[in-house]
Amino acid sequence: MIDIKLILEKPEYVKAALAKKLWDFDPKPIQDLAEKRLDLIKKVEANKAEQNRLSASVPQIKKEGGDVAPIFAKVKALAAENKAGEEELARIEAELKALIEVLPNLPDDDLLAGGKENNTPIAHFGTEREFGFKPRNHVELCEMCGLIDYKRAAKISGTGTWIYTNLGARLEWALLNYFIECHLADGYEMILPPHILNYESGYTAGQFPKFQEDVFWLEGMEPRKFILPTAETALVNLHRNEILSLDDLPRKYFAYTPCYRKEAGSYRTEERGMIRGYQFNKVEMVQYTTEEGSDAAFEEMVNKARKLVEGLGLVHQVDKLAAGDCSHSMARTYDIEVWIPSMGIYKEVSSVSNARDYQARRGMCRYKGADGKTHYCHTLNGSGLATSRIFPALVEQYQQEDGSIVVPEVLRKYLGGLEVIKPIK
RNA sequence: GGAGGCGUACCCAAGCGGCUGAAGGGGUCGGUCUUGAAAACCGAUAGAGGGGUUUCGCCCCUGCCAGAGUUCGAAUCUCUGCGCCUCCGCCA
Repeated sequence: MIDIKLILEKPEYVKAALAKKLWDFDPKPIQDLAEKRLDLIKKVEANKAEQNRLSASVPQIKKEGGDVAPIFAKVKALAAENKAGEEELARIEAELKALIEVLPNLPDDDLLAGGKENNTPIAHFGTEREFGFKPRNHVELCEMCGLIDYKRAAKISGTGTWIYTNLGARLEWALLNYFIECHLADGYEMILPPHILNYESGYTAGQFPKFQEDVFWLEGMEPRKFILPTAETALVNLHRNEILSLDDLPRKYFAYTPCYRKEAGSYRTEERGMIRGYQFNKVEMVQYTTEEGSDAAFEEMVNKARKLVEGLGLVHQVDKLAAGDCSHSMARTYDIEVWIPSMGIYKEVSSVSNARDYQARRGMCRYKGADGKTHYCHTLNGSGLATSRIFPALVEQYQQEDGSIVVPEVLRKYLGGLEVIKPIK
């Protein structure tokens, strides 16, 4: 949520910043409502003070044997007036909130305006391998080596799903263990959150009200619940409605969860396999920081995500997203993209973002600063990492001419020392 | 799933219609005493949100889980929701 004070004080700045996110913002309705709100508050509060005074005088008057009937009549009239005023105020505030809560986060000043086409690669790692033979795509490789069973997945579930089988399951689990071990080594606290969350959690994360249709809602639960689309949704709600102390910050968390997404629209043929499905595994990092600490935390998290990919020996790049390509709630996003040889492109395996105080404002997550005042926390999140892209990249980048796959060094200890996964057909 | 109970500050807890922004205890912080510490004693300790303010000191509104209601007046009475606890049923 954008600070309403900022909108009122610097409407032109907010308009320009949101324009970079390709969002056409008109501050006028908000300004008008805010003015109305203030006038009403002054009126209603003066009235209430009067009502309170009169009410409080009742015991004294009774004691003196005076007539309280006129006071009762007067206060009753005032109360009715105040109730109407408060209802009007509630209406205005709800309207105001509705206007503000749908606004995306302001992008950082240094971001380029516009969408995807203006993303800037800022770093590249590794050299794209010359295969010397015709490389296979990951679907073919996974089937050859018996890592993934798409057919039976369709039988027991439907399209957009897959089954990790045998060494595939173990490779997947090895990746997750490798990530977890690295995060623990970096002092992040491990969390296993519930996968079923309430509306407030989606609201705080910034997914609701705008993107309610993008998640899976559970039937038969009241109040309604949805299944998390990313562990971020759970993690950025851990300290909702809390006031943390300065020594609590920064807080560094990570969680492994499957992520459940509707991903509206049909799959392109190039995205067959496990590039995009209804469910994928991800380890997610989240940090809560002070206002001053969030830039450093962002750098740290980008680096961590990068290191994980580097540790696997995969060719990848870092992309600084243009304002319009950053997600709704984020002020800044860097993507780590890994090379997928069969597609000839780089695919996102991690998205590291700084929400600044956008989510904290929605969830009233604050801390007591050195100045003794309460400030909103900054929240940051980043995948560390999503396996559904890493897995294809890994099998494709490490494939041999005969269809076997070399296991990256760092994963071998989780696979009983296995060095090469051989085709079974 | 069924029955009952509870939700007051950092923690425990009193209050059950006006004198309660809220007793008491613990904790924490500061002080006295002490070579130092403990003990004892003294003092401080309701956060938060929203308004106002030529005196920046304060003042007003909201606020006892949340929301609605009854009342001139609600922590206190009523309803709804949420959460927690106990018992029964079911179950990994």
